[in-house]
Amino acid sequence: MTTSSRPLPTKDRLIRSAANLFRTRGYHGVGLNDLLADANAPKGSLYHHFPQGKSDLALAAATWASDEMLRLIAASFDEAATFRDGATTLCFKLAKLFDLTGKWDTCPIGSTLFEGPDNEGFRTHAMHLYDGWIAEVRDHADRFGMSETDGQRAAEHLFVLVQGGWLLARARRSSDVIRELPAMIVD
Amino acid sequence: MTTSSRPLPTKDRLIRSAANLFRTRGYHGVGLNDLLADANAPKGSLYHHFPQGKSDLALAAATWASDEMLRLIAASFDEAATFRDGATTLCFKLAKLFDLTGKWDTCPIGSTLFEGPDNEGFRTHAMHLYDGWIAEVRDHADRFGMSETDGQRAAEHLFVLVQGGWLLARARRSSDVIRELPAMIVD
DNA sequence: TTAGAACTGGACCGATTGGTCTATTGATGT
DNA sequence: ACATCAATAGACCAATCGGTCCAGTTCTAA
Repeated sequence: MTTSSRPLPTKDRLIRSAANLFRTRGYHGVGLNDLLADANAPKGSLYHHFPQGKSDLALAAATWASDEMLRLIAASFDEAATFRDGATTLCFKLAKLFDLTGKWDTCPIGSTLFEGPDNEGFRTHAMHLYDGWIAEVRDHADRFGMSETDGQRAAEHLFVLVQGGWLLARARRSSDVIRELPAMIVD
Repeated sequence: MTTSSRPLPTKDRLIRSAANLFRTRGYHGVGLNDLLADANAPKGSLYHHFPQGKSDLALAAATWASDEMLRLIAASFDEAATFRDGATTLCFKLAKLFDLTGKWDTCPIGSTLFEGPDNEGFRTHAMHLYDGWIAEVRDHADRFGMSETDGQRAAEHLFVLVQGGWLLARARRSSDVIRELPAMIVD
């Protein structure tokens, strides 16, 4: 088991295990057997809760992981005095998360949906989730009085930095890259 | 066959096919059968040229793809008047490449080595290849008279932007994101 | 208490996986 | 012409893949 305190219902345990495993080994890298063993669930339960099987579960796992990210964004910007403060806090929180997850995991959306089957649904779902992140950041930019286009641009910029920085951190096996990301933000 | 004009020797056809297929479906997403059909080669040839099989071929494919990227970087910066010019040219070349490869392919290093087996060799190889890209850009920065630390920072910054921007472009299915990357560079 | 739905458990399936092995072909130097 | 070795061709293999199916068990509402 990856984390999963026991009293969680089976469906949630499946989602969490899927998100965690896909994040480290990618959609095709995780077999149903590994997944079920990790979630401590039998095969019947999987196909009861997710009739379409693995692909169905992957969508749910990606959505769940995305919601976690939205919460992280909100937590970072809610207490911030300026946009830059919020962005900096987010980067530090992500750096800490990076260290926790073994310095090798990747963005759960990308590993789950981008490497998945040639499914058109996967691709559009990924786009919606990412746009959700950007929209969340943009809303906070609005709150700080930025113009609509400036806010959108700042949000996309932060997204690009975080994704690219995370990848470099993974290659270097060090979260320092992520912590230095705020210095790259244009004012 | 993905591209591959015929007269190419079998070994090179295998490498090209592997790089192309891994780039779109990831290491685990490509079976040997698909791969061999794409390269138009029998199984015996694969294990003759790459005794360790799939993993061996993956390393070779990643290296080949990385060399292509190094050439792209060199072509962009060689004729440039300033560092920013070189970076801008690189982004435009990448945007064109993005459109060519069907707006869905990803960084061949990442898809091949990051999603691969839990092999330590894969990870360090990925790091070396990425550092090669950054070193190449840093050398050009030196050429433009930037200090060593400034050059390193600028190179890493460009790497982060390109990787993050490529991901967003993939989600949006549009190369525009990549073309607008140069505006994010700090002076 | 009991009927019925929700859920679990796991045996089982055909297809495909990465990999092995041997027979054969092609090229090259003598 | 022959010997040698690199390369090709593909039959074959155990293991694993994602998925199906149904007999049990547990939960819930009447």
